[in-house]
Amino acid sequence: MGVLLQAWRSGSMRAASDVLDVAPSSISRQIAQLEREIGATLIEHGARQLRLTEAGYAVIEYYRARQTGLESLDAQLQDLAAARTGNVQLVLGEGFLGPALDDTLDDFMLAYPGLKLSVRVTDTTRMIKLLLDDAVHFGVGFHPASHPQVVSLYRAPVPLMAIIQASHPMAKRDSIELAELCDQPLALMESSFRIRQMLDEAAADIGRIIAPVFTSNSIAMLIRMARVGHGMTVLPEFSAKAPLSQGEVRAIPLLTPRLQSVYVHILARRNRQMPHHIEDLAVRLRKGLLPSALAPGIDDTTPS
Amino acid sequence: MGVLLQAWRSGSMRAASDVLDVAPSSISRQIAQLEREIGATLIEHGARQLRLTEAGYAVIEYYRARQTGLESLDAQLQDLAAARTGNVQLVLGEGFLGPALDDTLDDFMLAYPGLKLSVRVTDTTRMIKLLLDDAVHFGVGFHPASHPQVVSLYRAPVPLMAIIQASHPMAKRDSIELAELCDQPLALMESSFRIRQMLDEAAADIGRIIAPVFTSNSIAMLIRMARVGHGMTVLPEFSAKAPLSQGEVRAIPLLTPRLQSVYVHILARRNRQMPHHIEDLAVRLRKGLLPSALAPGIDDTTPS
DNA sequence: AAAAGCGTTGCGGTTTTTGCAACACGGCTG
DNA sequence: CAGCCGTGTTGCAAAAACCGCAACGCTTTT
Repeated sequence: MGVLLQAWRSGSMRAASDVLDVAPSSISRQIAQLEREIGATLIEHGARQLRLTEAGYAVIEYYRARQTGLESLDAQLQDLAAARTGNVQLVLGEGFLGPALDDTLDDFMLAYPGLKLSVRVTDTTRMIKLLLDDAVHFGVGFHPASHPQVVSLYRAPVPLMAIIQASHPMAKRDSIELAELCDQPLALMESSFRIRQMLDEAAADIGRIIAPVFTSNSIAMLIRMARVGHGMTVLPEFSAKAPLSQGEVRAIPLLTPRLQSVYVHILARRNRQMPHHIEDLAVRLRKGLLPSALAPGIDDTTPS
Repeated sequence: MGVLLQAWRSGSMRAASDVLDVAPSSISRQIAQLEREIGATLIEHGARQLRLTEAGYAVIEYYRARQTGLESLDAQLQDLAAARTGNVQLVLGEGFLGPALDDTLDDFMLAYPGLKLSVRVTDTTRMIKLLLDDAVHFGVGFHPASHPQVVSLYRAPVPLMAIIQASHPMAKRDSIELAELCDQPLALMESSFRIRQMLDEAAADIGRIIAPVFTSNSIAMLIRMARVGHGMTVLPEFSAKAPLSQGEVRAIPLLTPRLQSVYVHILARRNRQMPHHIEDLAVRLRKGLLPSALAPGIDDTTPS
């Protein structure tokens, strides 16, 4: 088709052969084959200057539209390669919402303008499902339930803390035992949250059960309960950063070793290779959210 | 690109190979080459079900648009083949305007709906130029000035008549000599018209000159002059059909042999092959306008 | 009447494409 | 954890498509 257009522009096949730097016979053949495929004559034979039939005009019109479409595709691909467009989908636990995340995402979106970012907040169970369905590029969550197809890109220890009202009798303590915790009124998340699951397991270890007086899937709600003294809650320190800095609540380490070696992971589907910009976002999140992260590496999350 | 789309639809390269009936290796190679040409990975390697990258989606989106465009082209070409669309351009001398032409064109346009028809009315000189420039498919005119590149598809003898007011003293005559004509007041067309040229030549043959009292490029105007008696004019009989049938004027044969053997031609550029529907129009015009036409054949118009 | 330009066609050599088979890798099942 | 099934990939040889060269027929031009 390109040769047809060039032949028409040049006025003759031979002139086109000069421009395209191919033999005239090749041009003649290509046009002849095109005519055979289409089943209609494209050029008016026997005219001193090459003339196109109506069908010929229709063909080159189609071809030119095709070319502009291709140029548009090229531009789109170039944008894609430069990550000036595209989609990044990530999912995280609510505990990670806060200034650190905001700053990281702000910087990222500034570095990659035109890139569409989608952030979803759910509990750990749903996070695994989203990762398995490839509905999301990666997720940030607590020590997730193991799954053979989900791997951890990075991990950082984030000890769980008891979050207590500042005026609470135990607020000045240096540490709290899990057993003591079970005796206190608690405000905890639902059991689809991995933190809650770990608390339940640890309590079962010492023959106790967790019976919170308040349950919610909103971390902000839990912190509020702790702040006004309706019950203590359990969270990583950074999840309650704002009220902590205002002195309204205090964070007391939980002595139980099992709850001290809790890790936060950046999770992805196994063997899924990311575009550069998405990997870059993972690195930024590690630096911003997990400053104490271990050296990057694929740590399988199938211990338990 | 087609294989990429099919692979995506089928979910795997092998399934696509089944559908397309080619070896899986071919599909793998084609996609790999496409990736090499584009410079970006199109499919996410290492996923149980074949997944496309953003670039991959962009490519198949382009391809599908390309396909719909091609379908539209095919439909257009099919219309063209059936002559349901297209252009027909013809040129004719003004003498041919009339009911016969109208009926012919009406039938033709009814037979080929959607076909665009362009009719141009000029004198013989311009008609030749239009034919040479390929600006028109064919023309209908009087015995044209010869040109090596213009040939006659059909021809029909149309004796020239003197058109005279019914009340004129000579109106009852059976014939008129050219010499008599020169003595009468005449209303004739400009000398760019072939009829006028032939009259001038015939007059020169007998040592006379034509000196019309009225000159115009409008045949209707000439007839009107004859009807009201300002002068007689010279035309083929059918050019004055309407006023003749109303009895306002009469047509008297001109005895001069040279003017009795005048032919009307359907003219086209030499070696120009027409689409079927255009040739059909030529045939229809022959039947409608030249009922006494000679058998079709390429008569060269280079006698003199 | 000759010369120049055009498109077309036969033929060889080269490049590209294809299918078959074997291979390497990941995912599922017992 | 091993084994099996399915996947995509790679060598290699055969087939097809393509290209350039040269010659031919045809039309237009001088």
